[in-house]
Amino acid sequence: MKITPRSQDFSAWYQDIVMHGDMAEPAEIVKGCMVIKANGYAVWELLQAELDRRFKATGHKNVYFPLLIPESFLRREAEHVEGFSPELAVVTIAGGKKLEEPYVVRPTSETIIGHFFSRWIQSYRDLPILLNQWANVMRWELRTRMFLRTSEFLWQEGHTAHATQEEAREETIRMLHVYADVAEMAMAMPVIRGVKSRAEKFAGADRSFSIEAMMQNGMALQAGTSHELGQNFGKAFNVQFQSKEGKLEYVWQTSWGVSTRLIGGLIMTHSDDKGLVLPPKLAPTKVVIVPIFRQEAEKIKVMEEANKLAETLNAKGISTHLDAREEHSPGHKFFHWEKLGVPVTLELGPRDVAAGQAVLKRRDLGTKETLPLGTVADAIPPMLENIQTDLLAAARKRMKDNTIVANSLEEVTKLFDNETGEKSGNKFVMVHIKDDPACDAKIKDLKASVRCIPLKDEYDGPGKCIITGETVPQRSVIAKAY
RNA sequence: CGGGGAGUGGCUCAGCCUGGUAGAGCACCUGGUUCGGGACCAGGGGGUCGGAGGUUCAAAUCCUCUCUCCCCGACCA
Repeated sequence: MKITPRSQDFSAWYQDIVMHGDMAEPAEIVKGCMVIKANGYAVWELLQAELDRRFKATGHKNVYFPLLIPESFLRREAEHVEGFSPELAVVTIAGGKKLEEPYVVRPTSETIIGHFFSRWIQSYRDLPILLNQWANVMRWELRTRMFLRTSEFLWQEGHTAHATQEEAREETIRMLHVYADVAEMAMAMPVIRGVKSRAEKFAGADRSFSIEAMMQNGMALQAGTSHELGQNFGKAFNVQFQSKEGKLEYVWQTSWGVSTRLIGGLIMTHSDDKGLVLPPKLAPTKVVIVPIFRQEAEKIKVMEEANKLAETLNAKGISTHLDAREEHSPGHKFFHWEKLGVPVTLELGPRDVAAGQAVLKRRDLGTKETLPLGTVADAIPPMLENIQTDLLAAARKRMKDNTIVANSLEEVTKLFDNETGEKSGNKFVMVHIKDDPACDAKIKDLKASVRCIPLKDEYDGPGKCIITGETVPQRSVIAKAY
């Protein structure tokens, strides 16, 4: 199966990489929902492990809440229900009978968790509560896209309750940084950390933060969000506690989540026209050994060395697969593993065994290196390290090269002109713009959006809003987004 | 919901304009030769052509209706 070149049609390229081919590829889609296949799910599991480790390290506990939420719960928070009702899937019949009160399939769990928080929290001594849930959620979107927006998706949602606003704010930012760390260190996907504009924030939050990544076509991907919920859900669900001073107060809450969308981001950040490219830290198989032989005598020698290598590498904790299939030629195997994004391929043939060497090939650069057999096991870990850091560096460079500054609406309009659309270079555009839904709307007219106001201003500080002319403290990122 | 496109073997698609016994490549099964970048030869299995109705001696092909999926927008993570 040939993969459409990125330069020709980015959507088709992405889809080819995600869904076509054999059983081992990431996923396919049916009725807006996804079947995540073995290779894709293995990546998700590694990603989960990276995240989960950090959640535990920051004191969070994993829990599980019900899939079905009484519809009335959603209505308790006005802004929340308004934000989510268009995309709810509702259960009205169960056990063959029409239900007194319908259930919604959770689009997110703030409400049901709010309900339980109110039962669990009485005293300041019960706080903070730091929970995380790994679950599936459902949002009936009008248009779905593999991994990026499916009706059902897998995610992780953190929910915390605190005694003070300050503490809740710290938590929100802490988790944003955890996401950024996973994105950059594990996924090798650089992100911009920032505050969402009021127009773009989560329905029911006081403030939302996000990490924004840039895909290879220059479009933005919101890769994770962390919300400062204030006392909105506390009030809606009557989550009160008695403070040290004996006063009854509402809790301050946060929620934060990342989803299988990250896998879409991973694919669109690194992959090339030959297929998937996985950063070593998220590659289920880090090394594939492709043995080459003709006669039985060669086979015995080659396989002996190949097995030894595989054992040594696996013993070192480097997940290595020896592709011993005899029904396929070596060439076929090279293409196969290249398509699946395995970081390092190790070729081992009679010539190599005779010379006491092996050929290592990097998936990202395509470079080959011949090494003495005895040094291979030691050479691979640094090679994987290099691939990881090179991927991040390349992605960083791409983001930098495609981020520009603009100072007027005319300039911005030109930049997001349809003519130059998805296929030929979208950019992150840094502009001064007031955090006002009316200003956001002007950008929306250009089929772009305000992605975030970066936490770190790497530009020129205050300036005049390109819409209203009022002075705003710093530039925001605007871009076309998935 | 608006605009485009497509439904034919497991996958990708040709055939339709101009009606006449359903095809190719890949995948699969058997045997043999191969194997340093997608091997080859020979044989074989598998499809009521999305559905319904109509025209016709005859429909994958023409007509009407209908369903579904994909892409581009609006909504959104």
